[in-house]
Amino acid sequence: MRHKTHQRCMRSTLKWAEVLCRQKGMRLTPGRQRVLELICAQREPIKAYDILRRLQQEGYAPHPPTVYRALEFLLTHKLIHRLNSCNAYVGCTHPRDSHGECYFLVCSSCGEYHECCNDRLANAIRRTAKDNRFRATHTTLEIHGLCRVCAATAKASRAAL
Amino acid sequence: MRHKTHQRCMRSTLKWAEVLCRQKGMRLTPGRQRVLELICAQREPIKAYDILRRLQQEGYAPHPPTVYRALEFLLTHKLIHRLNSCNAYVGCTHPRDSHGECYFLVCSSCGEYHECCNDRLANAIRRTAKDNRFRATHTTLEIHGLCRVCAATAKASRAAL
DNA sequence: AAAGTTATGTTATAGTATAACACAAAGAAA
DNA sequence: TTTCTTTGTGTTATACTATAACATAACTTT
Repeated sequence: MRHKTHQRCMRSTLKWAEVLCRQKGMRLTPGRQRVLELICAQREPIKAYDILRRLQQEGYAPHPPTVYRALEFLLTHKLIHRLNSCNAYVGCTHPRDSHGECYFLVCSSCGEYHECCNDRLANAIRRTAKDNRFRATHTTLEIHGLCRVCAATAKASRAAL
Repeated sequence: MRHKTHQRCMRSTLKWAEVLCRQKGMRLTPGRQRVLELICAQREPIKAYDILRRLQQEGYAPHPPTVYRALEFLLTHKLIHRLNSCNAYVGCTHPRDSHGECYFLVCSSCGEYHECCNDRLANAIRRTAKDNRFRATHTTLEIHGLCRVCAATAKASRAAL
């Protein structure tokens, strides 16, 4: 996917976390902040126990509940999202938005994710719910496949045969 | 959700499993068939270890790998689906179909699921992928909320206050 | 400072899934 | 039929994911 704005988005998420917490009187403790940083430093979804291991390498050696609590906090405030199809966590790339649902593209080759929230998807989901008289509260939508870079690479290497 | 056809759908899935396996020269062994039956007997997604426990109650006492192998077999042949947001498995309600993707509604109150594969969703996903030059291979789409029955109940009990 | 609230530390355990190797059964080939 | 091969199952062990429960610490409010 290689979108160059990733670093910038993610720095911005970290800033936003501070602002948001100050606004709402919540505490962005060092632990929570560090977990958010680790998640935001990656273009790929990161797993809870990988976060744990990294923190241990840094000398800060929390137990699983500590990490899961930080994750829960960050999820609650929509600073991160959980990818159910990966058992992994990603930084939100637009945490300031009023936050309807977030949808994701995940590359099976390079592992990068990309948010793809859009009205067409939101509408299709809303109408599907309506057609079934279903009152939707939360949707998991994760599209797996090859990102544009990996798809191009795959195509090129097939052509070379 | 209470759609009365569930029993019928599911008996039909069991029949189809036999036909399909005969056609393709695969073996619907007693273990696989029993797992499929257990899954199809429920309107709710069922978890792997619940299947395990039921089989143990029946005297047939497999270990986890046996159950997971059966699940894998059934998934491969699209006789069942896995709901990633629930870590649970459901019988496919239209296993004969040529099988694009399957999408689901899951009621957080009564637990019932309902397949909601439709063109609007499929198109929205396809176009989203296209817009991102993403080559989609598989999509997880699971809509959580209240089914029509539970939503009506909730509404009625609010009105009663 | 005392009391109340929120966050973290710690231990233990629940829940989900698979690797690896041995054995058995079914189907194909000799 | 016997042998060979493939496919499926049994078994042990273990990896991975997540949370309950209770103790302690830190921050807030009074």
